[in-house]
Amino acid sequence: MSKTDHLRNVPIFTDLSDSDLTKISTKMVSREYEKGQIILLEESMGETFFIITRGTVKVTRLSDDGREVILAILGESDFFGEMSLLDGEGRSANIVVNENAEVMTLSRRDFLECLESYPKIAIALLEELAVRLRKSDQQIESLSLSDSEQRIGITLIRLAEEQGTIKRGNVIVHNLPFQQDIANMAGTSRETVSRTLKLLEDKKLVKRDGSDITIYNFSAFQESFS
Amino acid sequence: MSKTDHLRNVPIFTDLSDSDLTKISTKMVSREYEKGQIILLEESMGETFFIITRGTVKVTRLSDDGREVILAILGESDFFGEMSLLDGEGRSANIVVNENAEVMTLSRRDFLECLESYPKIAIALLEELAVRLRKSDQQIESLSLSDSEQRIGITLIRLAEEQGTIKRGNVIVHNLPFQQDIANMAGTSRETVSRTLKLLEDKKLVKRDGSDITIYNFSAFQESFS
DNA sequence: TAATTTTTGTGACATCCGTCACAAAAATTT
DNA sequence: AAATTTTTGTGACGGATGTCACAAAAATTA
Repeated sequence: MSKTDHLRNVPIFTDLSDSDLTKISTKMVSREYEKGQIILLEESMGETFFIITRGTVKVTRLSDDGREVILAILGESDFFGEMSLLDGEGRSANIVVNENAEVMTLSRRDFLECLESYPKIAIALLEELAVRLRKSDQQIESLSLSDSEQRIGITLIRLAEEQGTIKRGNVIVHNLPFQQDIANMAGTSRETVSRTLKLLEDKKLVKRDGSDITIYNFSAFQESFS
Repeated sequence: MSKTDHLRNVPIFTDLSDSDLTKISTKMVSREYEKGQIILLEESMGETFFIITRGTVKVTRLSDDGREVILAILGESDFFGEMSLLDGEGRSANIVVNENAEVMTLSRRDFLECLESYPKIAIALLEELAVRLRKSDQQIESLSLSDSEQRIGITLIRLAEEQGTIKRGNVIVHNLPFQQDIANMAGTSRETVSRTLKLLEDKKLVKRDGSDITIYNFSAFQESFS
C-alpha cells in the first residue's frame, strides 16, 4: 500500500485530487511507535500533525494523582495533533500507543500551509472537529446524567461504532479494551465495569467470549442506552 | 453601534478587511429573542448561523426525563449554530435565551460561501472549535475524576473567565446564574451547590453578596481546582 | 511446563451525594 | 404593602458506587 493510498482514506483528504495528494504526501514523514510509548505529552507545545496508518492510540488526560481519563481511542486513518497547531495552546491531551502504530507526520508549517492552500481541507477539518465536538457533548451529557450502567453501555456503543463488525443485527467487537480502560472511558471504576458487564450478560444483552463481546440486537441496545 | 462594529469583535471575523466585513454584514439579518425563548431545538435540522450581539444564551442538552445539562453560557460576540451547518447532522444541543438577546443570522448557504471565499474565516473558525474542544475535554476530565466540590469550583472558574471582572487579584462575577443552573453546569444537584458555596465561603475562598460572588486570590483558586 | 505477571471476579464496607421535605429568604407581581 | 412565586438553605435518609482486599483466571515469560 503506497503513501497516498493511506492518505486517501483520511477524511480531510478525500476531496483532493491525486496530484495534490501526492504533493502533500512528499512532505510527510512516517514513524513507528511501540505499545506503551507516549507520542504526545500533555502541556508540551505541539509542532506536528499526525495521521495513523496502522495500529491504535489512546487519547488521555491525567490528573495529578495519576488517574486517567480516556477521551478516545483512535485507529487507522484517524488523525491527531491538530488542536495545538490551530489555537497555539499547549497539547490538551496525551497520546499513548495502544497497539503498535505507524503514523505519518506533517510539520506545523506544512500543515498550516495546507489549510491556506486547500480550502477543501480546512472545511473537511471543520466537519471533523464538529463531529468530535458533538461526541464530546454527548459524553458530557452522559457523565452528568447517567448512572454507571448507562455510561458503560454507552461506552460499549462507542467502541462498537468505531471498531465493531456487524452480523445479523448483532455487533461483535474484537479485542475489547481491558476493563480498566473501559472504566477510564466511562468515568467509573474497574470493579464496576466487571460487575456491570456481568449484569449485561445476565440480562442477555451481550455475550462475552475472551476479549470479544457480542452486543445482541445492536439497534435496540443503542436505543435503550441512548 | 453599527452592524459591522458588532461583527468586528467576533473572533472569526477579526482578520477581515472592512470592505469584506461590510459585504458579509449585508447578508446578515438581525433578530431579537426574550428570556426563556428557545432559539434552537435539539435534533432539528440546522439552517442558520447565529452571532450574539446582545444578551446571553444557554447551550443545553436534555435527557428524556427532562433533566438538563448546561454545556456553556454564551454572550456577546459568541456564535452558535455552526455545528450542524458543518457536518450536516441535526442540532446537537438546545439554545435557550438566558438574558434578552439580539442576534445576527446568516443562512446556511451564505455561511458556507464565506468559508470558501475567505480562508481566513475558516481558519479562525478552526481555532475557535479547537478552543471549544479543549474546554470540552477539560470538562470530561473533571466530570470523570473530580468530586462535586471540585466540579463546582471549576464551574465558578469557567464563569469567572467568561464574565468576571478583575479587582486586585480577586475576580468578581456579577449576576451569577441560579444554583440550579450552576448545578446543571457542574453535573451535580442544586442542593449540593448550595452547601458547597457555603463551604467555600466558610473557607474564605469566596464571598457572596446577593447574586454576585467574589473569588479571592483567583490564581490560587484556579491552582487549587486545576 | 512451570513460574510470573496481568487481568478479572467478588465480597465487605464506607461515604459521597442525590433525593425528599420543608422552612427561610428574596424577588416579583398584584 | 400584601400576596405570590422563585430561589436558597438545611436536615434526614438511602443507595449507588468507589475503595480495599484477596482469590481465580488468563496471559505472558522463563
